[in-house]
Amino acid sequence: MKQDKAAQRKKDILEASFEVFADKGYHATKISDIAEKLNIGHGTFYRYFKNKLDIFSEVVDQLFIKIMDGIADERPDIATDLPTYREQINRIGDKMFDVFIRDHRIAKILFYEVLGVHPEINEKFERVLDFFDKYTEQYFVNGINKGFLKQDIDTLMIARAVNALIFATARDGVLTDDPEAVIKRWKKTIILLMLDGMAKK
Amino acid sequence: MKQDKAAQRKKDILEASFEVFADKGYHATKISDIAEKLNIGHGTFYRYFKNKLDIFSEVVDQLFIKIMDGIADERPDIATDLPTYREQINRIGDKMFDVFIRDHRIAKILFYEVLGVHPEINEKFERVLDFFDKYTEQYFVNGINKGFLKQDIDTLMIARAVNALIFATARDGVLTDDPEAVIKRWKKTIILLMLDGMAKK
Amino acid sequence: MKQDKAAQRKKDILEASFEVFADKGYHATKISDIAEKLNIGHGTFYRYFKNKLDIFSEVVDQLFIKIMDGIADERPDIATDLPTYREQINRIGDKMFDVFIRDHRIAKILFYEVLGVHPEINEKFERVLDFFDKYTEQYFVNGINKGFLKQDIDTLMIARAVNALIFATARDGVLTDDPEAVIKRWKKTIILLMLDGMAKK
Amino acid sequence: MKQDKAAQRKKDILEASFEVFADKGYHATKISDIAEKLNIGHGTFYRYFKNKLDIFSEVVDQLFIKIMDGIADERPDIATDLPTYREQINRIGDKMFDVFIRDHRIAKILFYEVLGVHPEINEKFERVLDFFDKYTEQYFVNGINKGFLKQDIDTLMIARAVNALIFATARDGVLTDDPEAVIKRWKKTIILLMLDGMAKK
DNA sequence: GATGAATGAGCATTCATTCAT
DNA sequence: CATGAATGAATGCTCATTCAT
Repeated sequence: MKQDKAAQRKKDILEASFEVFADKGYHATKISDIAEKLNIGHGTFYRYFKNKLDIFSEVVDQLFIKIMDGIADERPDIATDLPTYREQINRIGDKMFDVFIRDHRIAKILFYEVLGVHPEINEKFERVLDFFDKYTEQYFVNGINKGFLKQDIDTLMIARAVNALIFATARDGVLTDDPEAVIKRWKKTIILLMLDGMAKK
Repeated sequence: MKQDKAAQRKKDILEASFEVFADKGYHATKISDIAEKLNIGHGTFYRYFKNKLDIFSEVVDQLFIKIMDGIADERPDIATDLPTYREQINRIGDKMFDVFIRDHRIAKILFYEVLGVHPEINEKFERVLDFFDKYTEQYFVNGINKGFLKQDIDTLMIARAVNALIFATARDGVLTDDPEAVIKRWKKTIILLMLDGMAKK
Repeated sequence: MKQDKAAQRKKDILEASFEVFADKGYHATKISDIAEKLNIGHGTFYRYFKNKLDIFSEVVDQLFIKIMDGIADERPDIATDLPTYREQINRIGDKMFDVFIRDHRIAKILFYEVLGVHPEINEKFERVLDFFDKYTEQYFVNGINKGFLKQDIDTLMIARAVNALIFATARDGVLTDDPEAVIKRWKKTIILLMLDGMAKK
Repeated sequence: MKQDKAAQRKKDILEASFEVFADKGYHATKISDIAEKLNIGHGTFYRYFKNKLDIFSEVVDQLFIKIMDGIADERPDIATDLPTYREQINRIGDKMFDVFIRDHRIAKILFYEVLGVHPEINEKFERVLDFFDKYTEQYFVNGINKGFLKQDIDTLMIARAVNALIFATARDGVLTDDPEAVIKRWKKTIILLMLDGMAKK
């Protein structure tokens, strides 16, 4: 019970911090801003987090978890031919972009605040990118195995490229007034590049 | 003459700031760090720049200029068929990545420091991206006009996508020990995606 | 019974505080350090002591009591001639230094922490010194009465001087690796000064 | 010129700190207290001293210098017989006690504040005591050489003992309303102990 | 123009103490 | 009685900016 309450409060602080960091950015955020948002003493903050960097680090962790949750139930190896593959790509796109569109704060922090705060956070960011790269790569490995993708492609690089495009999409979707439309164009473009290329046959 | 000297000093401060911002990041950079690097009084700084944000803004401007200079002599409309187009893409890639690789500070500031400092800088960043998008788009428009690219492609989106890939490449090239090799893989990947796609014919 | 338990807990807190104050000093000691040492809640502390200064004050009291206990069974008026007096001085020295050597924390607090914390504590320190002075004085009064010390000595000043030497000895004995040896030298020196002086006859 | 002014200001801050530390003690002294005393911004303080401990350390240095200055022109080897030796001891006593009596702050800091602030300061204190011990020892070495002190005395221990008595005197002189009288009694006592002892011949 | 001494707003963090449970 | 979560006063320190020289 006690523990639940403490866990809840930690969660609350995390959530409030998420909000404030997204709104003001790391450096402009004061611990007292976070405390005020919750109507708690700012000393209370320090019962749950070691310091400002500590909570930012946890906020970033949460952020990564939220993104991953968005694609968690998709398996890289289920597509068996090009048409089902196309569908799966579409589906993943929808899920992922949904995460960013539904909560703009995620993209705000991810693209505008995470880098440059502290080397440790930068490293964490790189590690997550690596993880994404490897995850995405599985889809291409599967495509090769199933025989509907070219045999000689550089799967890791392709994965990185595709992830770069996905993040660019998310970034863009957040900035616009009509994210649905923007994302639709991006998805079409990404799939075009991935599967067919622009060259006239 | 007098004016030249003042202009030179402003340039010196700009260059030193570029160095320090790349090294320490915006928030960790002190005006006195910049002044010390030049062996001038830090009060002098304020005779040439309004404040810290002002100079960072100018540093970012310089940074964009340097990048654009790297591709300045390439014209979007000279390729006449797919083979010369391929060559041109390769050439642009070499030039641009060369900018980032030769001066790591550019990528350091661009990818790690620019965003999150101030809304005004963020906007500037967006504007430059837009400019790049439009510039890159010309190559695809040309490809369509010359008939070696598909007619119905969304040129602006493709441009954005390709730029996203270029920046990802630059980012990656800066982090690695063997940028040449990394860039080679990226270039191959980008061209594969752009022209041919991964789908087996 | 209940009362015994409470008294015991108070004693425990006192003992733990003694330990921590000696180890870290007054200002560096946190109430929570003391509580942790006893595995009790730090709120509990306040059921037994008014505040931090209060317990330090009591610790200092304990400290004085411990010192006095060390010499408690020695009576100032038993020596009847110079040889037995010499023996008594030796005995007192042994007893007192034993207190400091056996428990370094006593000297640590007494010489390094007591002064400068609070005027009230300083005063207490002075009062105890006064008490010691008067106690020591009795030995000289006795020596005069018994006729083996000079008649015209300033007994109180001599007492203060001797106490100063005793404390210097204790201080020194705690800092050294071989307290036995150090104390032996001090004792010889003190007795030389007290009884014979350095002047060649 | 510039340098003189800066040196002067540093001196001023040092002097003001000396005052405040003596008055309030180390922990109760705020940097802003010092700054206010001089009507300067508290940021200015940090142009001249690294931090609070830094200035306290320098204050303590000054304090030691002041004490040593008080006895600087006395040479340990000039006494040639017991009467001139007696005179010299008297003279040194007068000089040293004068230092403490004229400026109570010296004794206040030395006896009430120096210890327990920081291990580094404690060590400095010990080093100075050692220096004093060795200095004082020279007087006894001289006395032996000249033949008016006993040959077999433990000069270092005697020196320590005498210094302990000197400090006790200083301590006492500061606390009293009539320091002249107190010091007179102490001096008489110290000389009695040093030269003749209390034992009736 | 150049300088750098002076300034003080601004903020993270600590910890003794309280009090609801 | 015991607890420990909550509190916020209190303070050291930094650094962008100003301005007298």
